[in-house]
Formats: sequence, C-alpha cells, structure tokens
Amino acid sequence: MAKARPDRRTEILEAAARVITERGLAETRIADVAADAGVSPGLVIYYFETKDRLLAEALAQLNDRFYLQVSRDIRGLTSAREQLERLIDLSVPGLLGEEEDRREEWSLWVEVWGRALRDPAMASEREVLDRRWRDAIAAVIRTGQASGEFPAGDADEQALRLAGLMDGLAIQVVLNDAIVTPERMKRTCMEVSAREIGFELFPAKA
Amino acid sequence: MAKARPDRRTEILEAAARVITERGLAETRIADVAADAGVSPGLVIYYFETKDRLLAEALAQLNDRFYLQVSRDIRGLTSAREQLERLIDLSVPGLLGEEEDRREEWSLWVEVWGRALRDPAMASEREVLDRRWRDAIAAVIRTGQASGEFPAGDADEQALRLAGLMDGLAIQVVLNDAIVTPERMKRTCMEVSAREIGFELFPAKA
DNA sequence: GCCTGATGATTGAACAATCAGTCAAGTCCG
DNA sequence: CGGACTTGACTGATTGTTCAATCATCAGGC
Repeated sequence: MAKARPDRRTEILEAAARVITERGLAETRIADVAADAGVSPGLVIYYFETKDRLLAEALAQLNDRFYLQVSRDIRGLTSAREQLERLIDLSVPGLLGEEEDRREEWSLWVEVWGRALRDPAMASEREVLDRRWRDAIAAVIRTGQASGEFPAGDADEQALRLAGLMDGLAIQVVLNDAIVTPERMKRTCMEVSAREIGFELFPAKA
Repeated sequence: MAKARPDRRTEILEAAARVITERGLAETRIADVAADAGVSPGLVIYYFETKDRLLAEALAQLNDRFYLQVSRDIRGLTSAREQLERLIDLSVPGLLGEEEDRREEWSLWVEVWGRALRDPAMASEREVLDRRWRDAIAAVIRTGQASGEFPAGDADEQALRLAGLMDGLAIQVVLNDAIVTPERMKRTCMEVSAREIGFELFPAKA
C-alpha cells in the first residue's frame, strides 16, 4: 500500500542488512541480497557499483540503528546508574528478549574486525564507530559525575575499561562459551563498573 | 643441512602457519601454502585431505607454540606480580620487539572468532583454548594468593575479568586504534589487575 | 487523447576469475 | 619390482561483474 514508488536503493540496502545479520558478512552473496530484495543481481551492482560498497553502506546503516536505540532508551532514564545498567543490558548478547537480542549485532562486529584487519576503509569505519561507542559510555559517566552520583574520575579511561571488558566478554557470550553466560557477563560488567567508576552496586534507596 | 629426510607433513604445516599469520585465515589458499613449502598443491591435499583440516592443525600448532612460550617465560619468575606483568606484556600486541610481537597472533584470534560463528568444530576448539588461557591466568593469581602476595579472592572470576579486558583492548590495538596504543593497553591492564586482584601497583621494595 | 522518442530502470544470460579438490602419470627408494 | 611420494594440468563449482536487450515512465508535439 505504502509502496507508491519503491525506492530500490533503500530496498536493496535493507535486504542487505537482513541477509548480513542472518548469514554473516562472509556468507553474503550479491545473489542473496538480490533475491531477498526481489530484484536481479545486475540491479544490485547498478546501484552500488561493487559488493564492498554495498556491504559498507549496509553496515553503517545497521550501526546507526543500534545507536539510535541506545540513545532513545537512555534518554528516558534519570539516574546515571540506571543509564549505565541499561547500556550494559543492551550490550550483553542474548540477555534481553528476541526483540532486542544483540547476538546478531555482535556476530557482525566480530566479522567487521576480521575484515578490518585487511581492509583499511573498514578499519577506519570501525575506529570511528568504536570511538562513538566509548564516547557514549563516557557521556553517561560524566552525567553521573556532574550530578554527584559518581565520584570524580577520568571518565574516558573508565569508559575505555568498561568498553574493553564488554567487547572481550561479549565475544565469549556470542560464541556460546559454557562458562561465560549472558547473566554472568552482566554481573561481571556491573561489578567492575561499580568498582572502577566508584558507585554502590546496591544503593541504599535513601 | 639438517634436512636429512624432509618431513613433508611437518614442512607443510609450518608453511601453513607462516602463510596464515601473514595473510590471514580467510586469504590463505592451498596454492599459497604449497608455494611457501616449495611443493605442489596436490601434495598438500595428499597429506591433509581438506583445506579445513590443514587449517585446523596449523592453528592448533600456533596456539601450542604461544602457550609454550608463556609458560616457559613465567616459570623463571618468582613473584606472582612479575608473572602477571609478563603475562600482560606477552599479550599486548606490538608491545615487545619483533621477536615476540603478538600482533599476528591476535589477528589470527580475530579470524578464529569469525570462523567459529559458523563452524562448530572451530567454536569448540576456541572454547577449549580460551578456557586454557583463563586457567593460566587464574593459576598465576592463585600462586600469588597462596604466597600471601595477593589477598584472598575468587581467582577464576578475577581471571575472567582480566582475560575479557585483554581481549577487548587487544582488538583495538591490533586494529591500530589511535587512542588505544600498546602502552595504554598495558597500563590499563596493570591498573585494573591491581585493583581487581588487590595488589599494589608499585610495591615498596621491602 | 494519443503517439513518440528519450531516459533511466531492470533483467538475466553470459563472462571471467578464483580455487578446492581430482587424477593419471611420473619419480624415487628400498 | 612395488609402494609410497610427488607432480601439475585439469575439473567443477562458485560467484562478482558486465552487457545487450527489454521495459516503464513521461514530456511534449499533434
């Protein structure tokens, strides 16, 4: 109904995002994207020149989507501690329901890292996105410091530590490590955050 | 000189390890390995049946090599704190000289993670190796606790935290992140270790 | 209202490159 | 001589990309 004039380029991009999250970056063929978009392989190249450009654009879109959700979710919370917890919840693969399961997003990150090793364009894209992520964490920490909820401290360094820990643990979780479960990852992240940033894990409700 | 009777299988395995660390798992072709070993492509398949089996064996060998070096290096150190620092030094990509540069090893890990997402055999191999790594860290921590150098604590949980942090930061370093330099990674790992495990970063030499 | 031609969108078959794995034939060594 | 080892050309499958042909849309002339 709403398809007055379908924007092919956008349709193909969305199809690519779907295929990538389902089958992974390495297993995504142009033919798959074309089939998912209900379009011929030739048309995909017609709009995106090369497969690499298509994948790069699709990845950027997927990331924007994640950041949008995170900032939307966080905006509604008043306490920095709650914001931080929500950030962690959203980052732990498989912790929340299907609706916001981050497993596929993390799988994607792992593949991006692999590709970035040999693809400079992908590498600089990744660096930008990672910095944006750390900055988002640091912003939450600064909010808490400004309001007196957290003690003063180097928010950037604290964000780096938390982001690093989350990356490392998320790898284990997304690969279904028997020891590192989503719940354990969350607990560990919360405890380390509390200690490194300097807040009480279970604040007295006073 | 020492090649009385060349063990082709071993030669090919070593060639595979070289090619993999140079070009990455995804970019390693049978022909490359054959060329590096000075042998025909057919012979590679003759000894290893499939490319996957070749890669799996080569990876296992690379890992054993790393663990051997780590345990050899650590055995010579008496204080647990020094052992831990050595462990971290050996883990930070590009911190030490070329001889023991871990950059290629970490690149490899990133690719193993990517492959493990879709290859169950690779996934369970990874899990085993990762557990071995965390156990090695935990063993060092327990040594320190037993000698009274570190306070009592949950060594397994502490090891999980340190291993997670190292994984996450190593990704940034190996991808040449402008902010996360090898030196910064080391400093951060040491500081977090000190706080989480509970030792003095700069012990009075008493 | 209808034809017309131009422009861009779209197709799908064909092309070309890449590689894992096969195989028939040779070589070496005991 | 025989069996293990070795070769390298070949096959077959996959897949990114090209391209000639077709189709849709629409502005503008009649």
